Amino acid sequence: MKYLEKLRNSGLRPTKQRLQICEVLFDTEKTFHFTINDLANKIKKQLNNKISLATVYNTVHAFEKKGYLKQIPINSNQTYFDTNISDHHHFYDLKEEKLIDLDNSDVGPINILKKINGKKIKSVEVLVKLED
Amino acid sequence: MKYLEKLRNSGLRPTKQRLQICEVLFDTEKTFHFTINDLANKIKKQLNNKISLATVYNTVHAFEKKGYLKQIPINSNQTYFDTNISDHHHFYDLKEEKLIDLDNSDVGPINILKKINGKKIKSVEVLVKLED
DNA sequence: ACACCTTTTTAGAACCATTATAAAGTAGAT
DNA sequence: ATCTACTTTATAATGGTTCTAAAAAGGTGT
Repeated sequence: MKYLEKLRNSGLRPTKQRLQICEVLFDTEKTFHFTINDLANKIKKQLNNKISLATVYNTVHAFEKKGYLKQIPINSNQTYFDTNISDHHHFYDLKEEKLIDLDNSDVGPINILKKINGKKIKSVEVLVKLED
Repeated sequence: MKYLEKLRNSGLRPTKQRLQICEVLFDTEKTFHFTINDLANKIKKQLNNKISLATVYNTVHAFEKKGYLKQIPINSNQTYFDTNISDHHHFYDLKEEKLIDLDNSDVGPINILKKINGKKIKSVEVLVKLED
């Protein structure tokens, strides 16, 4: 089973439901953005199987904690996740309410000059809002 | 009344409640970050007066739409606003769950190389997550 | 000051994403 | 197969935000 490692590392047993979630999340060329609801619907349609929301929430959060998924910092009523865990950024099209990936190489190097006493930088995320 | 302009521009009449919200938001040297609840509590404590949540929400959103307040893009169960509307960024201390301003001058110039067809850049916001 | 009409405030209900719960089901070890 | 701990599930609870409709306040003309 190709997802065993991700599940094990996240402290999750490989159950049928979790493997199906993995299939939808990770068995694809392209990375994508999603909300919990998006994901639950995708599973239902793509695998013709309903997984309870609680399970989806738990699994997604376990993956997020281990870095197999990333939360996208944006103000919305729903939380957006990204299967693209490489260091990158986002456009947010305000009109269409859609996220677009922005590779690190498409943003000049970012140098944070200010230091905070006793703290390390964990991540630097850029959100570029777009209008017409 | 010193807040007339902000209220007028936001399409709001200068009522007692709205002027009190202005007082707490804008009558201070330092800018600050807040949630709607923070603000309602601050008004209650500072002015010894309770303003209904609905009014606070309406007024804050009207100011935000006109650019007198900024939403801070961050994943949280509550929405964070900033009275600092200058072009700037944020640290987010994950442990303390606290936001810290990061001046534009403390971040090297950011150059977005990728262009999106027919869209203009409205804002570029950087969130720097901090850990111990 | 008064009457009239519009806007605003308010308390509470509604909404909805997320989290908690607890009972039934499943996995893995022995 | 049995036992125990972990999982799934439907459903309830939570909590921030939005909606509602009735009461209050503002603005205007007389």
